[in-house]
Amino acid sequence: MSIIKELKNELKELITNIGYDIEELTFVESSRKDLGDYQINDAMRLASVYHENPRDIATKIADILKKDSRFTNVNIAGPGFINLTLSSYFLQTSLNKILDDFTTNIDQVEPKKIMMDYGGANIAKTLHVGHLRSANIGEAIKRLAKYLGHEVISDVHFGDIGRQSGMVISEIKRRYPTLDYFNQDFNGNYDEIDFTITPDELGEIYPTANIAAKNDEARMQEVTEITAELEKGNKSYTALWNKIKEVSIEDIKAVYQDINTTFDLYEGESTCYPYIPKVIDYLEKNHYLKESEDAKVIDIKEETDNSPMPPLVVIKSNGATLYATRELATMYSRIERFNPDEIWYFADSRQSLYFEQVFRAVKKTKIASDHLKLGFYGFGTMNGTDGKPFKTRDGNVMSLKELIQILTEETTKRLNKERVDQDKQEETAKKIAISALKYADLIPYRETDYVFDPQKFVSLDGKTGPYLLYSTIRMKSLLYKAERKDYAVTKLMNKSDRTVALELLKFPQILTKCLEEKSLNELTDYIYKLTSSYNTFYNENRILTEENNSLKISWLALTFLVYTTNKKILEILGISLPEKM
RNA sequence: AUCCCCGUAGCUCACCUGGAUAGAGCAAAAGUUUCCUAAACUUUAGGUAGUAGGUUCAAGUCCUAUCGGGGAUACCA
Repeated sequence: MSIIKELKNELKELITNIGYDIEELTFVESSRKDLGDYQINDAMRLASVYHENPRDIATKIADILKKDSRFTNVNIAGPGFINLTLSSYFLQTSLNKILDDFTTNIDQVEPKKIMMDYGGANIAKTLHVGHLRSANIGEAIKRLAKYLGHEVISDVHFGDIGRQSGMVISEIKRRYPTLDYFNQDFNGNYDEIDFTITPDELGEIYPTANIAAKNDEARMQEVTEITAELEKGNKSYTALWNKIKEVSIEDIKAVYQDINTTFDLYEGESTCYPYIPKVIDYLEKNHYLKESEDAKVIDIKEETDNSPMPPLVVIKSNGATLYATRELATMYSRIERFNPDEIWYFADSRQSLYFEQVFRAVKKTKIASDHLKLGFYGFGTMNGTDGKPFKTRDGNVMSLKELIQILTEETTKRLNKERVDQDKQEETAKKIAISALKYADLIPYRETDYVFDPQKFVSLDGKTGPYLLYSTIRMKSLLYKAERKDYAVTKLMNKSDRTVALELLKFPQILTKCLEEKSLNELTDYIYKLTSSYNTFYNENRILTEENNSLKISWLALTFLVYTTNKKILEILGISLPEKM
């Protein structure tokens, strides 16, 4: 258990022992740094419960704390805030404990088996900036959950079926009408047809087809027909679609890899197809499906609803399945194959009603047992500086590849060409660019809509990924130059070095909070604070030439701890650390 | 029309379960390099938290109303 959590528990017990029953102690960083490191805010609340003067209660608590050698300067302020300062001895002992075993600065969770669904890439569509949030947040939460002790299975859940397949095939038919896929008389093996397409062309095909179909009813009709044929298992279309999938998946995977996002499963919506008849049969037999307006639906209204809750359409009036059908079947298959304790979905907030419907439906129909915990974690929309969804000049959403390219050009310009080996320069510039991209994306709270301004990245100064990489690399370089490993905290100046020490102890609470919230904003904020507190300290002191040995090994220890913590955080955030920059 | 989210410094965002004097970065102004990587550091300036009520010892945070912006609302995904 982490040092602060342990301390909090002990304080709670101390307060209970003097007769105040307390549910959860408020032991937090003091908002008045002039009065103490931490504050206890419970005297005011206890006062109303026990009908006593809050200052009297605060005095009683403070009197005990004053006898505790772990604290100095225990004081009461305002209506009954108790401020306390950690003693130098306690602070040093705590840091040495972490030096000895880094896991003493982590609070493990009760392990659960969790399936995570994030990414949201669609086959044959270019990965664009709108996909960043799902990938970045999902990936980081996955890494965090694993780090704190959960077992996690992640699935990209490709959008690999549906209208876009019809769109793309119809467009290919126009561009390459002589292909055997479209030859009625062809009787060879469809899988052996010689046809390849570049990811770039593929990326441009869907938007073209989309516009064409929107403006032409006959074309849209064709798209619908092809989609239906494909779903029924039409051999030529299936073979062509598989080919497209292959090209597209390879391309998508490469971009995901660039932003350090990987999945345990690269399944798609179509993976659940074998389960669809089973699920529909199950729903029919147990009378969960209702005919409504020619479609078959699951009614999911509840008495307590104060707003309209539309039923979930499972089978369309034309007999076809749709997204929701595949969602139910996917859930069914996931439960059958992996039996998770929880399933977490990460997608745009606009899908929240839809997921509410799906969750209700699977619970009502017992596809999911009552024990299975389902979570939808929505995130805000990424907008351009005009407040509308991010676009490039020609009206298309900017692709991730393009964005990474632009950023890499900027970081290349600023690269220290003398320090970084020639053969590492390209790779390093790209890593720095991606750190800027990922870090900036993870700063806002998950649910906040945010404005994505490419101009913001051009400077690469201040609270950015490159700042963190630069600072962390500098720490590493310093440790290397020190040429010793006998780190131990035996003496601090109690100036900027103390601020760094206090920051280090906050790490475990931040991790716990981020996992609960499924948002990384506090972690991005924390690594910045920790790093900038270290940089202040670094600028005030000359560590390597410090003559007092106790001070020197203490400062090196501090450097090592910040470096280790930063490395861990960057790893969680999915940001890779270059050797030099 | 109903429901959900947002409104905080010029811009982009924070503020933990209600807690003391609302914080960062960018942009603006000034300064720091014979010395461990200056993508750094220090300092200044910038605020009636959309508006109006209410609850509370205490409200940016909770409740109500209202204005403004965005989103969702059965056969798209």
